[in-house]
Amino acid sequence: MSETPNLDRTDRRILEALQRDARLPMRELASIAGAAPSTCSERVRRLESRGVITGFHTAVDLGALGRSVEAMVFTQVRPLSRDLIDQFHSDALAMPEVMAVFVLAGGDDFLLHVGVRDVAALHSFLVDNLSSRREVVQFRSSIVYGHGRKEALEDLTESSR
Amino acid sequence: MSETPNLDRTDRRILEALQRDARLPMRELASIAGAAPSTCSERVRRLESRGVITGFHTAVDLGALGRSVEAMVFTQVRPLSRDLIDQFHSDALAMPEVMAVFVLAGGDDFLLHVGVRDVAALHSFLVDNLSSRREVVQFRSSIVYGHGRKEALEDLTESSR
DNA sequence: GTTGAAAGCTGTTGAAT
DNA sequence: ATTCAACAGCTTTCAAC
Repeated sequence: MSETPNLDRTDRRILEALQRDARLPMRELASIAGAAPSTCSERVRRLESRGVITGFHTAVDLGALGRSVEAMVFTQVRPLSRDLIDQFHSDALAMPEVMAVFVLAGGDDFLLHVGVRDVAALHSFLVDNLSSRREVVQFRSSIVYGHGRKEALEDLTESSR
Repeated sequence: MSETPNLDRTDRRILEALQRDARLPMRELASIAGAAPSTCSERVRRLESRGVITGFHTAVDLGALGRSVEAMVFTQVRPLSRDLIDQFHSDALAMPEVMAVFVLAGGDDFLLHVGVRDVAALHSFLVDNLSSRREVVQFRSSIVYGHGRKEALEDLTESSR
């Protein structure tokens, strides 16, 4: 969204802290960022309006949501037109089992991150929702045994070093 | 974490709303969930202590963090021992470019979700951080052209239907 | 752009149901 | 376990630098 965000040290500290805890009180955030609470409040609001901060989300345990089995489904669709890609993208994301969709270049066309109740539900999903679609030429699924997500992404911009 | 979370309608409404906006005021959350603000407050706290809510996070635009290029890197490591898997998992997650790590079954062993400045940086990462490692037998990378994440994951438990 | 103090609002606490 | 009302604490506003 933003081309030259030009984040300064304060912004980067705010973003790092807020990625770890979106509900961090302004007072604490201020002491971490090294600024006054009112300044932080203003900074956060500007980061939102600039499109740097895109949202505040709550992470939920997948097991608690009846999604103990996770899998990555690599999918090829044909013909590879813009319309078909967009259509499949939104269709896939609308499926209850699909948690995220990635459009890839080379090899497979899509990567679907799915979360389901058990292996039987995964099989049902593959057979009923993917095999049945005419545009789906091929797919292959891998069970996810574990995953790790970085708590806070650092700014890799040169100027920030 | 929790085996029988047994989420009721109120819990599910709270989780859905909070996944979309972790900073939703208790008053609004209460009206959405159909309960008193104090009840919501208690519910949220219990969901946290039960391990259903695992965190509150802020989403940041990848371009703003100097990560305009995203890629999925499928990696095979050998020998496939528990120790080596755990080691590579934590090593990979410690790399600045790596945003998430998935341990897969079948085909490839790992899937690395990376975010870098440009294609040159991706190449550097592959050559310097992966090729150079002795345990890495093979890898293949796909540029991510786009992605979509579900705003709120619904509960797929039978009893919740 | 930043700060400090006042104002307004929000979240939580406790007694009662 | 939930609710209402009062409190305490916070965030935000605004004038000043």
